[in-house]
Amino acid sequence: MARIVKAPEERRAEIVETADRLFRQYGYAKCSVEMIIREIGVAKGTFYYYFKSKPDILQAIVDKTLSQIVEMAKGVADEPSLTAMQKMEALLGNSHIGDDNSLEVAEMLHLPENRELHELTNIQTVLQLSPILAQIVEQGIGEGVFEVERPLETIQFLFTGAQFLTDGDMFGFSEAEIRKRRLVTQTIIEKALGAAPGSFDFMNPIRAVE
Amino acid sequence: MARIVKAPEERRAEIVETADRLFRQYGYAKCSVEMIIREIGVAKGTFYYYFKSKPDILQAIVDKTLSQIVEMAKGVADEPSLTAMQKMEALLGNSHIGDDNSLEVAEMLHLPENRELHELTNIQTVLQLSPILAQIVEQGIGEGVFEVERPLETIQFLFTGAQFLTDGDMFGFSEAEIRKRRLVTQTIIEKALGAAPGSFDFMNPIRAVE
DNA sequence: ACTGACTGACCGTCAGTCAGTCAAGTCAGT
DNA sequence: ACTGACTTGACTGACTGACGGTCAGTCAGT
Repeated sequence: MARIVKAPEERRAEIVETADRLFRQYGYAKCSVEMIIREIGVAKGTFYYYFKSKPDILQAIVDKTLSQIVEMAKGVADEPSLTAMQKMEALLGNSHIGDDNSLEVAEMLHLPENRELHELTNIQTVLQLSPILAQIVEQGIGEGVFEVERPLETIQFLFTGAQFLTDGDMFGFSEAEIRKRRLVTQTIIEKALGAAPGSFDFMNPIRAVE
Repeated sequence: MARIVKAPEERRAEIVETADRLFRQYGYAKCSVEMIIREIGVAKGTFYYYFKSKPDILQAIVDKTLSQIVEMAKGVADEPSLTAMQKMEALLGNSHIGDDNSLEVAEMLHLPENRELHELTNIQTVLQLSPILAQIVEQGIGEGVFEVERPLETIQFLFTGAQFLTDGDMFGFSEAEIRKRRLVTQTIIEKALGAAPGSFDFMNPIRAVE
């Protein structure tokens, strides 16, 4: 095949992006290295020139995705003009439907066939995002809207628990089920953070009657 | 090789037990069907006579392990002489260190190489155990020790969140870390269920000073 | 004679290897 | 400045070993 040489960073990025797309589409296990290189049009060796194994590129994808999310969250957390509650809404609200990938990422990550991607990202998300959220909670304590003793660990617990929302998708639960779960999640968050009931209403845009 | 015929249930159980042991020891992915059958001394075909695929036997192991746990929990939940709090202590307390496998299972399940077993069991545990716990919560509401609106979904959330305790093991967190996490877990459970502070003290046998 | 538990050679696929190719850059000699 | 030998490192693709899975056939018990 015609030999096309590219700048290493460009080639690496090309492989990561293609693998990312195919892993999400077909699932990690069902997507062979062969598929990835055929899609790009490079040889097997090129893949292993840049990545030492298949799990290795999975880790690279997770790192990349996560650093984007973390950066976004840091931007919000460090914004001095916002109150703690406003920051919570910005990060947890369903408002940001428009911004291309933050929602899509969450959705695709939870396709049933993506268990490897799913759990790896979940654990890392909890560990890396929690300190940022905890910082906002500290701010909220100062503002008198929250009351918790151990913000970091509390956030970690809540983050982990919130997975039961998304895990539900994997079993194809009904709309009503999901809505109930979202309401309960809101209630527990409010109780755990010592926030006023209803202060996290932005998580449940249209309150259902029952 | 010498042909040894056994009763189907016996052979099936033999394969499940061996696979269970080897999966826990080496991890699901790193343990080949070849290893399992060599250990037992049967042919490849025997394995596929009883199980239609490798994931299939994984499911069988999860089902077996889970049904043991569920049965135990049901036994406690249906005991008419116990209060709701006593049942909670029986199921969540660290008292049952002696009973051979409930703790060991939990420990081995959380080895890093056992992700497949880990997540499959986690999800199934949450789904199957939650109704039983929820029933106890209902009883507790009647006894005036709990106050929650949606016991089932609340328990599901708490169960999922409690994984952050065990997931911590995978990263080798320190004793102090684990203890902090356990305290926070207790606090959130009490708040979420509307139980009196300290009523779940059995989760943290020796209260640390700080 | 018949059933069904059991065998093991065989297949396709996949992750990973490696000896070698090729393009582009470097630089000494003219 | 130009040329051509030399070096570097991106890239190739045939190959290997191991794996999950199949199936035509064998044998023990009834």
